[in-house]
Amino acid sequence: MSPYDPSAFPPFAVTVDLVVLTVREHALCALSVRRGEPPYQGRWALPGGFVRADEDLSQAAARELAEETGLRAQSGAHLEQLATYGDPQRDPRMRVVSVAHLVLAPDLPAPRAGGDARSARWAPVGTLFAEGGQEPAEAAPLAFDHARILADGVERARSKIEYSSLATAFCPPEFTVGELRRVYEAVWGVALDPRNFHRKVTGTVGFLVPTGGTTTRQGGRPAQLFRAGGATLLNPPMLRPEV
Amino acid sequence: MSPYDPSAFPPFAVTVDLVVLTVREHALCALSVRRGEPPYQGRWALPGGFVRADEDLSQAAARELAEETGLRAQSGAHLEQLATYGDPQRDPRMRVVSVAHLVLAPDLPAPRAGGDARSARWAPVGTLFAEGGQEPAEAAPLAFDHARILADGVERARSKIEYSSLATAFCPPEFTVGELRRVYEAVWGVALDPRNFHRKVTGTVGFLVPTGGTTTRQGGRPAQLFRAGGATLLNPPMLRPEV
DNA sequence: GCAAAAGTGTTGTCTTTACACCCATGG
DNA sequence: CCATGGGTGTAAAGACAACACTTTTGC
Repeated sequence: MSPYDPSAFPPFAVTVDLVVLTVREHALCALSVRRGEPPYQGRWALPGGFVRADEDLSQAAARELAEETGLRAQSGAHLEQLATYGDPQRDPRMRVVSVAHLVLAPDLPAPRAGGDARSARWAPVGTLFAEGGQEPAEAAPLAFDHARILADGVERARSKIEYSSLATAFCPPEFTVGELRRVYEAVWGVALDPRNFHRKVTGTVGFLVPTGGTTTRQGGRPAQLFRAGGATLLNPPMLRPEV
Repeated sequence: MSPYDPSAFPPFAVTVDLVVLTVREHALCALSVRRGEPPYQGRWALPGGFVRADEDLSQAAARELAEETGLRAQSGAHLEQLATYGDPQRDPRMRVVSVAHLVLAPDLPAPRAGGDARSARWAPVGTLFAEGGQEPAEAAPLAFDHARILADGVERARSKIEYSSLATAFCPPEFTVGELRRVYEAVWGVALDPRNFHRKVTGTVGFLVPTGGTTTRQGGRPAQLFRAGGATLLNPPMLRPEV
């Protein structure tokens, strides 16, 4: 490391940005907030904010998550660091390095941003990547480099549910095998065989723990309820069908 | 995002740290440099340095890599972002956020640090985690939180060679199947069956391309030479034996 | 010839897939 | 009764592990 000479190195602002994903109505959705001030005023962006002087990065991410959604890292949601973005031109105001975090959460009541529900929404990830749109700013590209960050977060989620039990983070505390399967189908954008899926997830030790209860909230024959087991790594992994 | 108010947020120093891994003499080794000034003066640390005003993070990592080792990101080496470390107490001088990068490189001539070979060395990763040692500072823990960063980098390398073709980044431009197998054995710390390994890597399309040449540099029957193929993801993945 | 490393063949076992079939509920 | 989703059985195809065996070099 070079000698310490603060004057030789300009200060950076450090922020956290959040890719908050959930599954609603059989679609993978991301949380976006409307920007209230320039630059990119009125455009949609990922939630985020500055890291405070006494905070670790993960603390800052958890704080921003609570502020923007009311979601606590408890309640089954999963928070992990995603990647860091530091292009010198990524923010026109000054040099900002953003440490992006990924949150996987169960479907929530309507999000709020500072209490203002109109300035926060869940949007299917496909629409957030779409270029043009009817209403101005509704389908405009995300602010800053947030489309890239979102794409990286979605890709991380897609690959991580293959070999870890994180898909359960998208589910409520108790869920059925069918509900878990619909999570995989929404995140991967594929159809899975319900019979083989059932055998596989119930046969992987530590993935699912039966609670004893059943539900018919999906219709049809009553389904067993499960909660997430202790295992974090799936062996063998869930296999994403060929493209 | 909160309103822009620089005075409310203290400046951060942003650095890049490098986990540079290679395989030498059948062991996974990491590059470490001796610190010339406090804090942790005389202790071993990961190479790294401050990000400059006009640099992207990956540019800063490539520059530091070239300065510390003479290695260019060409020449088959692989560079990727690893993770970012921002504990408020990680550097006693000031608030430093470090964006760690992972480099996988073929075995090199002796590294240099500013031309001084005594202050840079390859060390088997096991010895860098060892707590005590004969010579003071030789086996002392790494400076700052670098032991943690190194552990994360090693774990990333171990898992990534399972499902990607990155193990070839540890090899010279032309290599034999046996040499590639010894990379896997060193990184994973296991013994692999040479017969099954050969069948598997040569049967995975896009992983290896025969160059037509052969070599006997490992002794025994001449072995075909290969170079890395275009595939980056291995399907099916290489399987790490059970522990 | 002998040691060493490269490479091929074979066999039993496990995993995955595709799909036939039955089960239990709501309406 | 029927539609809907839940769940089990089974057989063909494929992947993997273990290991016998042959090939081609250096010494």
